Amino acid sequence: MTDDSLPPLSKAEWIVMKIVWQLQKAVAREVSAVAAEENGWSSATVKTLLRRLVQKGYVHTTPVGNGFVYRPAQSASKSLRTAVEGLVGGIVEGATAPVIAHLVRNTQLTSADLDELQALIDEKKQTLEKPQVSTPSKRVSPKSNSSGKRGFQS
Amino acid sequence: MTDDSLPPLSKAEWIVMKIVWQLQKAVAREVSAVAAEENGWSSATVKTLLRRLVQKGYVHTTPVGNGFVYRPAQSASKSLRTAVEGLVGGIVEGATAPVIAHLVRNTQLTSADLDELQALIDEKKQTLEKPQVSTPSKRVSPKSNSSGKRGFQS
DNA sequence: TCGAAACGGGTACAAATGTAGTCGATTCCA
DNA sequence: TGGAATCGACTACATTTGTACCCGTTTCGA
Repeated sequence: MTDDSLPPLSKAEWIVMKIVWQLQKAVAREVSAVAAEENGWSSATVKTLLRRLVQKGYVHTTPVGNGFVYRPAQSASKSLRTAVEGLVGGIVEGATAPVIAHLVRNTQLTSADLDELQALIDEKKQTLEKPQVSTPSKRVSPKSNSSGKRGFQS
Repeated sequence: MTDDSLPPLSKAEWIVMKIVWQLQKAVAREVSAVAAEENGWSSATVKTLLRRLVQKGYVHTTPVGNGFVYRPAQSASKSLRTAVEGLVGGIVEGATAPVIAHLVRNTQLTSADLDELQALIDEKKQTLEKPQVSTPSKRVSPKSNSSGKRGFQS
């Protein structure tokens, strides 16, 4: 848990991180090349970002030759999770499900991934079955509810 | 496509939006109260954010009495989806699955949601069993990747 | 009816972020 | 071995974001 509460990534930093995660291990020029191609950034820009990333603890360097080899110091999925959590956190209930669906639909998943998801869903379903069951449970329409955790609204 | 490509939300704006989504409909003072409680923001700050949100098209106002009633002009899930997509897009494969799992685990889902997810997963599994022939799906190479997120489904 | 309180809008300004030039040191190739 | 190419650090500056004051207007209590 050392590398857990890293400072948040800015947008540009996130983009560079994606490249680093992609390459897993690269010298500045390589990262630069990708960034230049995809974003039209000058190598100076990328180097600044890379430096900030190192400062923030997202990227680890190993000296080699004149410069460094850069590699991610935190996994993509962990960072992604944190970032997504930040977005989702405290959001109105019901908004997250469609996003999950969207992600499932548009992500390339292995069958192992799918199996795990399935297991998770089964688990969830069982949890759902025991709470109060009396209501006809018409699916709520997107707007009708708004009580949430914050009740004060007339 | 009217309300689709709205400019991205900054962090503070996102926080205020969450409140607006939560309340669904509120005057400035109400939003302010929540924001003050949760973030310690002055009402002036919230008002600025609210105004920028209106400008960006995320919030719709209706004049009432001295001021306005604010309400979301775009759904939480749509905005969320866009935001999450921005994060995930182009990220190294394999990083998204754990995030999806995490979301499923930590989100309150209705059984309808779970059913839908299940269906999606089944569908996916079938797709996996008969891969389409035209896409060699080379291992990611640093550059030249840009096929995009358009994961086509049947 | 008058003035205090509240409201929203404009304005202001500091901090963070995005973007990049420059420079001395190092490395590599001819 | 000398010079071109790189490298990372430092610096610079425009833009965006975060944060809030002030002010004219509306509302409401006395």
